[in-house]
Amino acid sequence: MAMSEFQIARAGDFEGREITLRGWLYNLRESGKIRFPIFRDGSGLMQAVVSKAEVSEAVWQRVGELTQESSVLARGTIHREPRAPGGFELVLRDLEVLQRVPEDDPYPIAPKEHGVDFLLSHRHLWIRSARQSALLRIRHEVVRAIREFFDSRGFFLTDAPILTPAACEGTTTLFGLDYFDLGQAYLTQSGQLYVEATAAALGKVYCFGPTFRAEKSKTRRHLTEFWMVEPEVAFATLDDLMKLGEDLVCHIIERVLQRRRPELEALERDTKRLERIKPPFPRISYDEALKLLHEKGSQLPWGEDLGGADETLLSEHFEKPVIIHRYPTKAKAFYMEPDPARPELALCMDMLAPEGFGEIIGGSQRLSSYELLRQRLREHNLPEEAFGWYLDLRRYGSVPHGGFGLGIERTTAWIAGIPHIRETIPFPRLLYRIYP
RNA sequence: UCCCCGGUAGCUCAAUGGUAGAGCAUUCGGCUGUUAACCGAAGGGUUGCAGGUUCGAGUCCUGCCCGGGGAGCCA
Repeated sequence: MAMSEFQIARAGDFEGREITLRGWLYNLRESGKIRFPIFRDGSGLMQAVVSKAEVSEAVWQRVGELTQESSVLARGTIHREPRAPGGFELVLRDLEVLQRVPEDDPYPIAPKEHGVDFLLSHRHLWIRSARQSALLRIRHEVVRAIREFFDSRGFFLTDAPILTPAACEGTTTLFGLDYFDLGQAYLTQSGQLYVEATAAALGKVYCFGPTFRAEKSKTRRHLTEFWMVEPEVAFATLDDLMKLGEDLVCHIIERVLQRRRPELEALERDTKRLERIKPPFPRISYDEALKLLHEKGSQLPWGEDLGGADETLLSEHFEKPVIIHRYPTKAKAFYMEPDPARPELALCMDMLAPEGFGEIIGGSQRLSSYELLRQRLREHNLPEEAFGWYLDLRRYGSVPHGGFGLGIERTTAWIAGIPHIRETIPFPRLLYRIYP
C-alpha cells in the first residue's frame, strides 16, 4: 500500500488535502440540509459533513439514502474540526456507493446494546464495531510485541506440530481425530515438549500457535482454541524464567501503550494502571501465597493447586503481576524439576495479572534426569513408548532448561481491560459455539 | 459433568392468570453543526418446542431444546 494512501488513523497527515476514503458507512445523522455520515475504514472512524448547498443534488441524494455498512468511496478534503470525534472531518465533495445495503434486509447490528448470544452469532459482523475492531488491533500489537521481543533477544521461532500422537500432559482432555492408517491423533494442547527438543538444538527458541483443550470449561477465561507463545531456553534456571516472563510482559505493555493509545481510549481502559507495570514484579513462593490467602479467609490446604477464587484474591492484592513459584510437586505436571532444597516442591512459576484477571503465564524448569523422568511417567500412568523421543533429550546431553507459556487472549484481555477473553480473538471457539 | 439464570417484534426489554407493549432498527414527514442527534407518524408477533392444569396461560406444572454465568481443569 502506497504511503500516500489515505487512512483514518493517520488523518492528521492529510489535513487540507483532497483524499478518497475507502470504507463503510458506520452511522448517519442528519439535520435538515446538513448530513453527517460517519465512515469507518478499518483503522478508525471519521465523521464527514455534507451541506445541501455545497454539493450536487445527486451526491446529496446518495448520502441521504446511505444505509448502515454500505460500502463507499468518499472523496473530499480533510479539515481540522474540534466538533468532530477524532478532531478531523471529511468535507465531502463526491460519493460513490459500491454496494448499498438494502433497507428490507438491513445490517443486523444496530448502534445500540445487544445480547451476548446475538453478538456471538454475528461475530463475523460484530468485529466491525468500534470496540471490537479496537480490541483486535490491540491483539495484533500484543502479538507483534511478542515476536519483536524474542526475535531481538536471539530466540529462534521453531513452531511445534499441531497434530500430535499423544497427550502432552496426560490429564487434560484432547480433541481426537483419525490419522490415516496410524490411528488416533490429537490436536496439540501445548508445544512445550517439542520446544524442549528444539531448545536442545538451537539454544533459545519459542513456538507460537494455536492450542486446543477439549475440557468442558465454561468461564470467562476459557476457550477451546486459543493462542499461546511458548519460549524454551537451554541452561535456564527458574530465576532466569521469572526474569524472562517479567521482561516479556513489560515489553508488551510498553508497546501497546506506545502504539495503541486510541484503541485503549476507545475501550475506556485506565492506562495509568498499565503505566505502573514496570519491573520488578513481586515474587512469592507458594507457601507465602498460601499464608496470604489464609489471612484473607481462604481455607485452601497445603498441597493443592490454587483455585479460581484464590487466584482472583491474589491478583487483586497486587498492583503489578505477581509471580508465584515453587508449588507442591503433586499439584503440578510430571515434567517439572524438583527443588533440590525441598524436593516436595517443583521449580515452577505462574504469573497472575492484576485487577483480578488471573493467570497469564505458567512455566517451569524441566526435569533433566533420565531416571527421574521415567519414574514420573510411571507414577502418572503415561505410556513410556510414546515418550521415547522425549526421554532421548535426557539421554543425549541433558542440560537444565525451562520455559513457559503465555496465553495471548488472557494477556490481551487484561491489557485491554475486557472481562471476557472471547472478545480478544476474531472467532472464539467455545463449549457451545463453533459458528461462525 | 454439576449448580444458578434466561428464551416475548430484526435487536434490547416490559406485560397481578383476563384485549401482547415500549425504545432502537426499517419506511414516510420535519429540522443547516449533529455526537448511539432530536421531533411526529406507519408497518412489524405461531411469546423456544411438546404436553398438562384452568372458563381463560407470555404468566402456573412436567419434559425437552437452545443460550448465558459460575465450579472443576487450565493459558
